[in-house]
Parts: sequence; C-alpha cells; structure tokens
Amino acid sequence: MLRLYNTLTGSKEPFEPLVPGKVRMYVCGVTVYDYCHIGHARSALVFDVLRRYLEYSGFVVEFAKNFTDVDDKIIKRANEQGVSCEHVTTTYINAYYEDMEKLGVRRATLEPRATEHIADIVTLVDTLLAKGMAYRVDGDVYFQVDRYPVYGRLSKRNVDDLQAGARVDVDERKRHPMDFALWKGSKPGEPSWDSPWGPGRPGWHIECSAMAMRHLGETFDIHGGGMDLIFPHHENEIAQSCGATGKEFARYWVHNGFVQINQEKMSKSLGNFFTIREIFQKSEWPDTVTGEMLRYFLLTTHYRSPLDFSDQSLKEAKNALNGFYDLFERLNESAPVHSAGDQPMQEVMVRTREAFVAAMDDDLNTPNALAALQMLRGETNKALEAGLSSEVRRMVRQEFRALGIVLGLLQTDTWRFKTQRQQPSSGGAGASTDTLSDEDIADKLAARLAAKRSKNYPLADQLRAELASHGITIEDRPDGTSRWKR
RNA sequence: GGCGCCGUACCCAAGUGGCUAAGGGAGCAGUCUGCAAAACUGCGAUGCGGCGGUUCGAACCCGCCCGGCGCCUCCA
Repeated sequence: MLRLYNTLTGSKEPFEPLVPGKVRMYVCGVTVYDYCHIGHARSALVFDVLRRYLEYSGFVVEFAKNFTDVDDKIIKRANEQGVSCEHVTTTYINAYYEDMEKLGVRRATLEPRATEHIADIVTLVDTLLAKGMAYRVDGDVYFQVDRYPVYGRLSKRNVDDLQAGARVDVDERKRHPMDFALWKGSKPGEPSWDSPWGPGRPGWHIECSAMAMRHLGETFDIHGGGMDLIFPHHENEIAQSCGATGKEFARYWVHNGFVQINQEKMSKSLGNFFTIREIFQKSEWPDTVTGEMLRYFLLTTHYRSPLDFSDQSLKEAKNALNGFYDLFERLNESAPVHSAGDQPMQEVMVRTREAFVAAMDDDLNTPNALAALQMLRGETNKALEAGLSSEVRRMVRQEFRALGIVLGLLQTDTWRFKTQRQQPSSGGAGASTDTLSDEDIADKLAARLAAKRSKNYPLADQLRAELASHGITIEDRPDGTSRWKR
C-alpha cells in the first residue's frame, strides 16, 4: 500500500482515497507569464509520476492542474510588451504544453483556468462574506485570518510569529497583517470582471479553492505543489476553503523540493535558472533523448529532497540510460527457442516488480525504484551470457516497459536514440557539422565487414575510426557482424 | 527573530535502531575480443560533518558545536 508524506501531519501516512478506487488530485500549475524552468519541470514530473503510479496501482485518477491566467505578473508582462493579457497567457500556455510534451509529462484530466471560473470565485467570496469570515474595503475583499482559529496548521506557524516576522509593508486598511485579498478591485487598464463589490479580479489563492471545489468536490484526496507554496498559498487555500464549507479541504498535502544550482535555490532574482527549452536547445541529443535524460535525472533524487542541477549530472543520467538501451538492443536480436538462462529470469522479474512496488509505495522512492530496474538490467545481462530464448527476451523487455512507464522511462525502441542532432546551438567551434546518413553508415559497415573477413585489419580499423569521428560507436557481434550507435 | 531542511565513497544518491552501509556515474584491474565496444568478474566508505549522551546495539534517537540551504515577500 502506498504511503505518502503528508505536510499537514508531518508524517508518512497510508494512502486511502475518500471514494474507494478513485483518487481526486489537484496540483497547482503555473502562472503563465514566462517560460518554464527546471523547477517547474520537476514539480510537473513529480505529480505526473504520482498520477502514473496511482493508475498503475489500480486507481482511477481525476487529476486537475490549473493555469493561473490572471495575475499581477501577467499584467506587467503584457504592459511591457504592449500586448494583451490574453496574448501573454496564450503564448505561455502553448509553450508549457510544448515543454511538457518533450518531458513526457501527460496532460491532466482537467486543466482549469482562473478566468473561466470567475463565477465560482465570486460565489465563494460571497459565501465567506456572508459567514463573516471576510470583509470589504473599498473595492477589495479580504479574508479575515483571525476568524479561522486554526490558521497556520499546514505550515506549522502561528499568527503571532508571522506578525512578529513580517517584513513587508502592511496595508493599513487590513484588520490584521496576515489578512489576504480574495478579490481585488481593478485599476484602469487591468482585466476586470463585474462583481457585487464592483469591477475587479480574483486574488491569487481563491482561484485554486474555487476550481478544486468545482471539479473535485469540497473535500478531495491529494493537493500538491512546490514547497514554496506551503506558505502562504496553500495555507490560505485551507483557510478560505475550510472557512467556507466547514469541511476538510484536501486530505493529503504533497510538496516537492527545489531544484538548485550550486546548492542555491534557482530563482529569477538570482538569475541562476535554466528554462526547459534552453536545455533542449543546448543539448547535443534529439529531444526524445534529452527528455528522457532529464526525466531520469530528476527521478534519481527523492522528490522531497533538494536536487542540484548540472550538465554533469545530466550526462550521468544519459550514461545510465545507455546501459538500458544497450541491453534492449541485444534483447531484440534473434535467439533459440530454449536457452540456459531462461529459468532464473522468471524469478528475477518477480523480485524486480516487488522491489519496484515497495520502493514506490514508500512515499514514491524513485531512486530505489530505479535501483530495482538496474538490478533487473544486471541480472538480464548475466542471463544473456548463459543464453536467453526469444520468448524470454520479449518478456523481459516487456517487464522493463511495464515498470518504466510508471516513471515515463524506457519506452523508446531504438538503441541508437534515432539521429544525433548535428550541432548544439551553443555550438563549440570543434563541434562536428556533418552527419552520416544511415545508408552511409551501412556502406561503411559493409566495407569494414569485408575487410575483416579478408583479415585486412588496418582497413577495418580505419573505417571504424572514420565512423568514430562522426560519433558512431561499433559493437561487433560474435558472428562477425556489427551493430552501431551514435 | 520564528518555523524547517540538509551534511553518507572521486561525483550523484538510497538507507533513519540490529544480517557484509542499496543503486548509478566515473576510475582501476582481469575475462572475452584481430583491435575495440558492450557485457561479466573483482577492487573501492572498519565508516556515514565533529564531540558527547541514551541503548545490549546508532549513519539512524537526544544534546551541543561546525558547515550549507529553504520558508516567513511573487515564486514549482
């Protein structure tokens, strides 16, 4: 059974959905005013894997991930560029889809946008006003924190600590410094919607409450997002949602750790962030390979730990992945009907699956899950030395595929990862600009095979060197023929 | 000031009270190979930031210290 670390209780808890067999999950998506960076990739990936694993475990998953498409930063960006807010949000929503597709992040089953839920938001704010948990100031509406006595239970803070530590200028109109905006009266030129309190737009937190309740109900199972959302965003969501309904909002709160650069948080203010598309552009590998490298890398660390991004770690992920694809290529080759290594593999596959499931059940321990796959790789290689039948080869490959899909890995068929990109856009002077076609390679391999048969090894080595200069590596099979990879 | 996290081999990274401290990457040696690649085998922390303490027993629990980081403000 899956155990998940719940931020609300501070411990790993057995996961049981409210409705048996069905999981309702809401994850805070992105504010669409800029391209996504690796931190966004990690968050998206973590919840993508959680969703995949829940489905693997037999649950039907209703997964909502929102787009925040009305916000100060969007307005600012639109003004800077002299375009409409719609233009900004459309641009970056499309970019988001492109980036996520390259990462193999599946789309959520529901992808609500704040601007499509203004009516729900207005209703929710109205409820809070009617219950005396919110108050109006000019055209704004604020949530009154001291009307929700357990405020701070998610982030383990108490209101007094927050007050003492507050470093921001406090809006004098608020009754309490921690009160937060549910509805903001709009200034001229800003997007606005009519409301009982005059034209305005929703505050940041209210949209998630309104959309989650609309699509998943007043109480649902899992609410996720980055660590930084614990306070104030999720804390405020809890206050306003529970305040309005009197019921629990989300039952399990799941938060992923940050991506860092040189031990420091990646952030725009430090200027040390990498966008997802930047990484794909700089990569010397095709998008499918780069996507899998990135995915593998992001899963080598447990989701709640900080993770340091670097070119080297990405390269290590690539090398680790090579071992799997080298193996798959060999599994693909024809073999006898019965072989000596067949028998032990059945048991190994069972053990692998048990280890994999145990790892994932333990709060999504993907590093251990990957270790299970590595164990299967090693055992398969050993069995291959003894000989494996075609049937068992097929079964083993299928096992890698079945477990790999939970992590979104090991689904590709080609060992050589298709065609190498000609030149990274970061382009060093020494980068090779020419690429050999598959036909050229086949010709040279044939010539080399002929040379080997006639024991003309100097020529054979010369042909190998030529291919090597184009980044092609050759592996000779025992029968004298060869396979190759880029 | 408040709340919280981290420090495990050359690098990355599991493990959080009890078999020989997972796994990957890199490295070295060997087997195989015309050479290579891949694979396989072996080597690699008597020790888990430091010092105390609890315990029959601690990387794991407690205390102090050192070092690094996060949140408290928009932020995945």
